[in-house]
Amino acid sequence: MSRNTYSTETVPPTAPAVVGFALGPEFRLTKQRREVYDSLCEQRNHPTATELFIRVKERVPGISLATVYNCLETLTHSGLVRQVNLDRGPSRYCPNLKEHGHFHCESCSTIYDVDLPDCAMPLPRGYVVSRLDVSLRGQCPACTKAAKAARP
Amino acid sequence: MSRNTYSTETVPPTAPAVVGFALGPEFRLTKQRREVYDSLCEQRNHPTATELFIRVKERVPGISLATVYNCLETLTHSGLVRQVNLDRGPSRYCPNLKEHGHFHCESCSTIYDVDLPDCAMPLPRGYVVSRLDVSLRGQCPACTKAAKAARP
DNA sequence: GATTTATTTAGAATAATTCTTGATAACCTT
DNA sequence: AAGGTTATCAAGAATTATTCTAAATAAATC
Repeated sequence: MSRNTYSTETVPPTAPAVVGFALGPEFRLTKQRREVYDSLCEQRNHPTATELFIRVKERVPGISLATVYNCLETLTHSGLVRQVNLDRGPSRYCPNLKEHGHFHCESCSTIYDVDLPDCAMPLPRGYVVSRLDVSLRGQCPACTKAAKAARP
Repeated sequence: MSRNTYSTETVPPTAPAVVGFALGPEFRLTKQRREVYDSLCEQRNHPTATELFIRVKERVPGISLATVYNCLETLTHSGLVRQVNLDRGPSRYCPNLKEHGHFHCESCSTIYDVDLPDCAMPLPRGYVVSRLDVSLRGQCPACTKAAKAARP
């Protein structure tokens, strides 16, 4: 994996050491929230709520899917987690707090975090931007290579 | 409205004069498809399928919502229309074929077409991009101004 | 004009997410 | 540490956007 993408393994660390502080005084750091957050940080492959639910259940057997949704909403609101929406698919979640975009491979469905160019949007005066979402679709290097090999 | 946004009125013309050709040989130019497309071009405010449905029904009273969905899918596949997905909201549709992004005002919910910067994504070698989606959220000039006026 | 094939319609089905309600757990006060 | 307050959780129902299904219709082809 080269310069500008972060693989599942190498995503830069994102979480403040003590999540309790980052959650803010308005939110409580519960076991469920911590486990959802921890599982999300372990996986790093942009799981859906349901995928996370399955994973978290191993540690917190009684947890419900609705709770996973709630936790993710809380984490998103407190800024620890980013919700990633690609087309009409189910929301995916990403603990990488660095500003970045997403590349979605149409062949293998992997989602890669990618750097953004450091140029600004050419917006006319008066627009105040609170969030930027950049997503790309296409073929990742591995799939491009595989496709080439398949048909000479 | 200034340089880099297209208002509801001033969106640059996008449709080939004869939609029939553009639809391609694999698709038939039916009354429903034409009316859906025409209504979409008239509105220009990124309507949802349901919003379009209501509008098209005035001209084609018997049309069904499923048909509007079908038509939009066909139009999207043939490249005449772009499906715009912002967060988890219902899909919206856009006949502006020029490459552009979308600015979504959190106050008035208007969606503006915006220019993209002409710098390239800093992708590592091997990524093949077939589509780019850029969306911004924030406050549009009108709402920013109104907010300022409201509280001194 | 008959035949084939795509499209439309209406309604059922699906999938992701949100809502509701009562139970539980965390926090705060004393 | 007990009691009170408020946030959170769990389970299942409800909602919303969208897709699917099957029969009817319309377009294109022969």
